[in-house]
Amino acid sequence: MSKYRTHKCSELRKEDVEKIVSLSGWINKKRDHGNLLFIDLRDNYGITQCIIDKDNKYFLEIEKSQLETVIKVEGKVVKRSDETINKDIETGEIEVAIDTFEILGTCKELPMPVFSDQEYAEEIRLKYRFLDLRRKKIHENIILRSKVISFIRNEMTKLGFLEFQTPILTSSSPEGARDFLVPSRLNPGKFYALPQAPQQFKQLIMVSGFDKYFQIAPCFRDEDARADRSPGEFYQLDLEMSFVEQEDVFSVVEKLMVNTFKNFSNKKLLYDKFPKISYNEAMLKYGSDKPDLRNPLVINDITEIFNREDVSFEIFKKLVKSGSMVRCIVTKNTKDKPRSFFDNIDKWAKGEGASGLAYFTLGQDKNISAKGPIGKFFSEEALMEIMKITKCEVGDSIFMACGKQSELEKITALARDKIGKELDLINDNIFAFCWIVDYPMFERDEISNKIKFSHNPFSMPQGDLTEENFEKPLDILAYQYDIVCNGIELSSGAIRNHKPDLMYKLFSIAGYDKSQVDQKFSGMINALSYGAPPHGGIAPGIDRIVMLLANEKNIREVTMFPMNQNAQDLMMNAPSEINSDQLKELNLSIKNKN
RNA sequence: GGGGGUGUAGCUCAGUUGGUUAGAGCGAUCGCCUGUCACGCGAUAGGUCGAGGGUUCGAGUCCCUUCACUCCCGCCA
Repeated sequence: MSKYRTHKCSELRKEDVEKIVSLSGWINKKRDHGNLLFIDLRDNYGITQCIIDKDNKYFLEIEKSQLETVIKVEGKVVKRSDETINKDIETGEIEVAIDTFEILGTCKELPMPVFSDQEYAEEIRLKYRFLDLRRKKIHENIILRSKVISFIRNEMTKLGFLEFQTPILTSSSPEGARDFLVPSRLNPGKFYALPQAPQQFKQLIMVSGFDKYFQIAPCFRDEDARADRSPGEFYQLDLEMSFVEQEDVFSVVEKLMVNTFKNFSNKKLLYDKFPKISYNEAMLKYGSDKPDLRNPLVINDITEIFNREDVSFEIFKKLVKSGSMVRCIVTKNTKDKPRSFFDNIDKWAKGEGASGLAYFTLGQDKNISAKGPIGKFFSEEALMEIMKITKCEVGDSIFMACGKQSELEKITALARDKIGKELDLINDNIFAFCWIVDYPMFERDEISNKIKFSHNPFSMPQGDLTEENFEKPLDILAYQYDIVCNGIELSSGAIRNHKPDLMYKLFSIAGYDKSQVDQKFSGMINALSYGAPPHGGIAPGIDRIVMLLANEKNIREVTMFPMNQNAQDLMMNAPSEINSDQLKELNLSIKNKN
């Protein structure tokens, strides 16, 4: 028998009445009636009410114990009278009448309460994370995370994937995010990089003939944080398969996602078979390559309307002549919305840096007409044409934005989200997954005007790649795909390019010559020259999956020991200065700031 | 790097138009209370109003600078 307990704090029931038991845990809450004291004793599993009165020799000691003191109690399980049963806790039909008591761990005055649903400043939560983690909601989130990871690991194993570890100290890669660097003592002046993802290693695993690999892989990127993006480190379900096409990867991941989300959430899946949306279509219809498909609103291009003679909305017409486009969002049956609704959206858009959102509502007396400040600029025929393009009807409203493609995509995507929320169109009780496919292989850097890889340089380009195609690199699509859920990008993946010649060709388009490729990707390119299987994979973000399942908006709520926005660990004081001996050993010197 | 929000007791917050000694709840300490489950009641302690500067007879409140936390943009193949 355990020295500390016969039962956990969630276990005792009325069937256990009369048993002599011992429990250990934290004092969650005390209710002191002077001569009678109730103690809610909490452990990882639950809460049990314990009771002691003044006749017990331990009464005074227990009465003056702080909340969160760790204690062991021994006593008899007692049935509660009907009117004192607490239905809110599992053990609410009984209580433990304390006989003996022992303090296992004392507790100073708390910097923050543990028993409370109140929100606290992030700073104090992170500094005292060990206290924060005792609190119900986040404690459960972290347990959920553990269960999700076990489940995924089990599913992957069942599907025949093998789990391997890959190096944490590796080499810096020229593409992608900023690296975290680690100085090498044995190689003065040289640095390891922490992996941004095990990208090259997982491909090497395929070249090594292991066929199906996965790993719950730590990834390190030195980029600024967001609510859904931890600074520094995060985890991916990294997976790779040999002798597969895009569809083979999709079917594995779809199965895994459907099983995981059905197992850990009561929310419905909007699609069991995830729709595939091309990158270009997503950018037009949703203004984004991570659309929230719970939102029924779509964006339409109505640029051509502003070339018509019978449209006299001169501001837009002028901009369209000089190369701008017009895109719009239709809201169904909003004719009775107050003027303030429309003006607020317009005002909001201006706050987002756009020139605003023009709008009108379609009305009909004898003829169809547009109501609103700019309605008079559109003829009935022009309105009919808009109705045809956008499939809108009388009673609907249309919000329009005008601008260059990229700024237009940005503002319409934000507007789609904003209007969807304003009109309460987003059902929070569903998960809407989709695949975004057919990403372009290359894009033009807006600042340098150079051609660069738009995503992963190791992706396989689509189609028959003749010389002619290489002359129009921006038209080349890749077997590159993302999986998106409720507007959150869960991962991206690709069928890889396993042909060295083609790889050199693609890198040359992005401005790397053969020797640069040989040098930067020596491990990879060399390996691909010794019989590489066609292969592909993907890497869904574990943190974001758990975030969706836990219904949290911030990734720190599903991360046990997160860093703050400035990539500092307030509990461990990382990063910290190091002493001169350490620097000397590493052949480093610190240049003084300013 | 840029923009927004927040910063008052250990914690969560209030604090009016610039005006007396800066308040409440929780927590802490002390006292009372034998059926609570956010137990109740009474008392006490606890404040560099994030920091620095300025305006003013007078600043928690107005202005400037700065710091911290956070959200967003850039960034994140």
